[in-house]
Amino acid sequence: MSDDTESKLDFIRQIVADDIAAGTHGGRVQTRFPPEPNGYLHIGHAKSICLNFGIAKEFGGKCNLRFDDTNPQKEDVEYVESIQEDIRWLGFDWDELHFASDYFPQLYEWACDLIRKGLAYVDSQTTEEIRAGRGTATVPGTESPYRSRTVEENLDLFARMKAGEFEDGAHVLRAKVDMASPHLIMRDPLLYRIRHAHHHRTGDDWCIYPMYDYAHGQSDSLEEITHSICTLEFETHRPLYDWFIEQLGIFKSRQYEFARLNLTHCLMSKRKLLELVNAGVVDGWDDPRMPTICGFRRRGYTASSIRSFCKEIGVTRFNGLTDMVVLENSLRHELNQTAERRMAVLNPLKVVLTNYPEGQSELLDAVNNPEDESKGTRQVPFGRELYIERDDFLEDAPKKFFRLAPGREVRLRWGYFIRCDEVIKDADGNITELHCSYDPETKGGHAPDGRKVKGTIHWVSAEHAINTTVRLYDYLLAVENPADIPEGDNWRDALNPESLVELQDCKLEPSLKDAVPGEAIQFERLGYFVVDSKASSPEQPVFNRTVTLKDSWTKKSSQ
RNA sequence: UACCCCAUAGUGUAACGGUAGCACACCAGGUUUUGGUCCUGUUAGUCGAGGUUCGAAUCCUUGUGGGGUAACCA
Repeated sequence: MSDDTESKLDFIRQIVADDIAAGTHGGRVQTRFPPEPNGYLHIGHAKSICLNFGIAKEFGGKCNLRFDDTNPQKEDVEYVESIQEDIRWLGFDWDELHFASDYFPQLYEWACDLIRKGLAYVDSQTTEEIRAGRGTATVPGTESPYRSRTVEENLDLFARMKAGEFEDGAHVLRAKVDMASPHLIMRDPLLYRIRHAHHHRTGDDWCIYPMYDYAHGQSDSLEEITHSICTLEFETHRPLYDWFIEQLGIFKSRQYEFARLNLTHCLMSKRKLLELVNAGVVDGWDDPRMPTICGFRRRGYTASSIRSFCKEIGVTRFNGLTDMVVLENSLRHELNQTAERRMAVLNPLKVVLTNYPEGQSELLDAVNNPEDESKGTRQVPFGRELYIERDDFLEDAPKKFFRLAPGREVRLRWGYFIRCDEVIKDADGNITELHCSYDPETKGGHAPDGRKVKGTIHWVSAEHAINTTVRLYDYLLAVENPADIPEGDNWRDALNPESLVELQDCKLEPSLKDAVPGEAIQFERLGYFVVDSKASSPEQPVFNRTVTLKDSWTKKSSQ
């Protein structure tokens, strides 16, 4: 984050910089992050958060958190709380905390002003009639028969809407703009609807609730937001955003739009994510496969890797698709420097060192992080019986296979060279264990005679191993581009059936008993793992695989 | 077939009328007690057609392609 000033300004930061240079708003910069509390924040929101809070930080401005809570039927305090937690976890804090619902009285007054100016009216058509009257993209709308009600009548009706005299849907308040406008949004947009619903903050104070378009811009204006940054789908709302500000004669906030984040293999619709949660397809909003902030957190992602990812992808108006590997790489890049190394065998194959004394064991020194000498070393127990990865042995190995095979020698990481002498099988021909011999002269992994081995494999002492569960996560979505999923009820067919593979009886080196949730650990040669915050107990940690290490061998061998 | 927006290597992004760069991916080497990391190198791009200009990725026109907008959601 220290090289912010060196990087090129994206188009929004350029606008901010230009405004400061021109003295607009006296050089003041005020942004806001405006989530609706109807779901958990996801990685797409992280992009917006980094943008809004980042701009405030970089330009000496301020950024508010404002909940756009104008739809009581979908919103909940659970979301209000999780959103705040996630923003803080990402490393940001707001200057002021607001709720659009705090502005309901002011918004109501302004609506009355619009009525008095002849710019708003109560429409008593049904939903269907209103929709039909809006026309289509190519056909102009038709004016509502209620459009010419008098100011007095409108004022009276609107007051009675507020007073609760009418059923849901009986009336709405609409702006009087232009039913023939080529901008659909300007064809007398709705300002208020009647909803006899309990609001998570205002309780039963209101039974009329403002629509997004009417609430959002005015909330910006009330907070004197200088740069109101939102995603591209609100672009067509900008004429209306400006219209309200103009007609009301209030502080002129300006709206700027950028392209939302699309990630390969990631569902980014709150509605669909909610469906996954409700259907029990995933283990809650924080399931490690979810693209939510809390999901990534539980998965083992760091806040700083998400921040650097957001910086790397930039901010434009181009609607693209970012490859998930960019996010993965930003995490690998960080964790390579910071994560301590440990050894863990996920698919164990027993190895007996026939020439190692029975009942004996010893401690071997292992480097904690080759990228960071200050992390020091630890001691790993070694004995006659070990586990190695099944993938690290091949009975009929090709020449370029550097690992263990009959008659071949391999290095045990931080240990000895071993040679495979005998393959033991059960009645069905399955390999049950290997009998190997170790070379006592090669302790630590060096041969005094200078002979080389190409391969180094990880291992865990059978006697000392932690026996536990490890969860391997993969993309939740089998298809690469979420936009390719057809709309409809069958979209869940696009899910990856192997997004979670749970392995039992994994063998971990004993020092791993001290691992705590949130601490990233590299299992050597396998990937980065983290203790699951929910499934673990002090006696038995359960690990989540955050991301694999890059692997050029499986790629090469599968060709 | 209305209105608005967008188009630069495979992907994402720079170049503000003056040498088309960067990152990731890919491919090929090197180092290596992680087939990781790191280092070196290679491949690869301005959507098409006109116009303005000494000079266009950049400005204009137009075509093509992609996206958004027609919820009493945000």
